[in-house]
Amino acid sequence: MKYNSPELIFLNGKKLNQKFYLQPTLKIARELLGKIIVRRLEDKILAGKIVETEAYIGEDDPACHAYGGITPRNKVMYLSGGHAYVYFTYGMHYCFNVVTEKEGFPAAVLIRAVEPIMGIELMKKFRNTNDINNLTNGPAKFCQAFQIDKRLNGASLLEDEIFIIEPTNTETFKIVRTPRIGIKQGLDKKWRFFILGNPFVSKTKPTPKP
DNA sequence: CTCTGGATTAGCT
DNA sequence: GCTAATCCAGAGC
Repeated sequence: MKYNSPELIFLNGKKLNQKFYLQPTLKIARELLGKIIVRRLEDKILAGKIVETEAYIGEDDPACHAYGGITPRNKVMYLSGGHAYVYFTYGMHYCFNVVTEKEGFPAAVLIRAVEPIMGIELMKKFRNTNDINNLTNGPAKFCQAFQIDKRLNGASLLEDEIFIIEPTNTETFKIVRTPRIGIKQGLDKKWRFFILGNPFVSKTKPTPKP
């Protein structure tokens, strides 16, 4: 797809604005479900519907990277809502977050899974698989499929490299709320949201009981 | 400076 | 169920 293709102009016109990203983080985590995240590459467009998110809120949230205060790594979380926070973990994976709330308050929404919509063949190439059900059903898989790495850390979602748009058709779905995945602290907070029944939600083991 | 372990995944048992 | 893969932030010295 070319930069000025009708599809891209259409997509850009529906971009979420900063007002959306300045709302309370839990509201954004819930409302991002069903929205379309768009990644612009050299001459291609990748797009997917967000189906699973998690909220990480403030210096008092023990699972949040900003727990205990600002550092070189987490400083992007302190920017105003509408930036991208991308971090590297486990020696081989990236995870993508949407920074939320006003400048100075560290909070973000982790995109845990999306449903592929556009550029699926390219995603298969980046993920080195032909299994559509295994392309973007996890935070690091999504980053690999969408060519997201630390170069996008701090990028503005109001610009064109990566951004989120309103879906064209309004579908209804049921939202489920559970504790977050893969953390050892903060399990008391039910800050993970996903679309019930969507096949692209990440596969997770049952939540262990305390 | 060194050391530890993580908002994960794939592949094997 | 288990663990290797493998980078870097953060903590401790």
